[in-house]
Amino acid sequence: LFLNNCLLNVYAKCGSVEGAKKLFHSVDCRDIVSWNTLIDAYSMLGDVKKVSELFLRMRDEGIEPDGLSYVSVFSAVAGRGNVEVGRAVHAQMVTSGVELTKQAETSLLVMYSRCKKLKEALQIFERSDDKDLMLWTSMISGLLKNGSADQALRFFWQMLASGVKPSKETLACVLASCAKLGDIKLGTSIHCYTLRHKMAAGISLQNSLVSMYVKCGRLKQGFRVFSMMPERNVVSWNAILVGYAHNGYLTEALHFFSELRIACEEPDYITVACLLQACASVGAYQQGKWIHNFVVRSCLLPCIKISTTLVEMYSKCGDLVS
RNA sequence: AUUCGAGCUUAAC
Repeated sequence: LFLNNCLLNVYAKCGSVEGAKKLFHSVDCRDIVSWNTLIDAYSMLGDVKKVSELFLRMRDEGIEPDGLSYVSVFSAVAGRGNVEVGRAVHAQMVTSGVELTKQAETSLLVMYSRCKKLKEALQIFERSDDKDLMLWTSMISGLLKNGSADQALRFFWQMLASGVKPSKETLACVLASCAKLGDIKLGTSIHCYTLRHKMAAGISLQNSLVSMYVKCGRLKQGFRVFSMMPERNVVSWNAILVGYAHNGYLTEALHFFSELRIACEEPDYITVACLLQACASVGAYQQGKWIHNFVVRSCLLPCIKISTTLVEMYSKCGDLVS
C-alpha cells in the first residue's frame, strides 16, 4: 500500500492523471492517502466534476474525508468558480467535525475570494484565531483582487503590527496594491525593503515591481527593473507593455510585443487585449488590424475578452462593419 | 520526504 501510494504520487506529480487513475483502480487496497492523492491530481487539473465525484465516492466506500481531502475540493472550486459546490462542502466539513486545519482555512478563504465572495472570505479571516503568513497574504491578495486595494494596504500594516513578517509573495501583493493606487512612495520603500532584506529576487516580485513603477508613471524605473531581470515570463512582458501602452506609447508597446516573440515567449490573451485597447484609445486602425490578424493566425483560444476588445478597437477606429 | 494551503500582468470611468 505504501509503495503504491508513492507511485500514485509520482504519477500525480508528473501530471499523469491517467496513470494515477489506472494504478488507483488496479489495486483493491486503498486508504485515505490514495484517495487524497488522486483527488488532488484532478484538483490541480481544475477538474471540479471529477473531484466532487471522487469525494462523494470515497465516503460511499467508507473512507471519511480528512482535512486534506477538503483542501483539494476547495482549491478545485477556487479555480473554476462554482461557489455553491464549495459552500455545500464547507457546510459538510463543519457538520462532520473534521478539524479545520490552517491549510483548509486558507484554501477556504482563497476559494471565497476567487469566487468574488469577499464577505465570506473576510469572515473566514476574522474567525481565525491564529493568522499565519499564508492567511494574511491570501486575505491581502483577495482584497486587492476584489477591488479594495486601499483595504489591502491597511491589512498589510495590521499584519506587520501583529508581528508576522511578509514574504516575497506578500510584498508582490502590496506592490500590486501600490500600482493600483498610484502609491509610488510606499512602492519605492517596499522596493528598498526587498533590497535590504535580500528579497529582491523572484520573478513574481520583480514583475510586480515593474508593474508598480510603470503604473505610477515611472517608465524608466520600470524598464530598469525589467531589463535587469534574469528571467522573464509572459507576465513580465505584459506588465512592461501595458505600462507603455497606458502611458500613451503605442509604438513602444508594439516594440515590446515583437521583442516578446523574439524571446520565444508566447503572448496570451492579456497581451493581445491590452494592445487592442491601446490601439482603440488612439484610433490606430492599421495596428489594430495587424493585431487582429495575429490573433487569427495564433493558437490563442477565442475568448470574450479578446472579442470585446476587438469590437472596441474597430468601433473606436470607425470601422463599424468589421 | 506516501497525500495538503498563499503570490505577480488584463488602469480609471
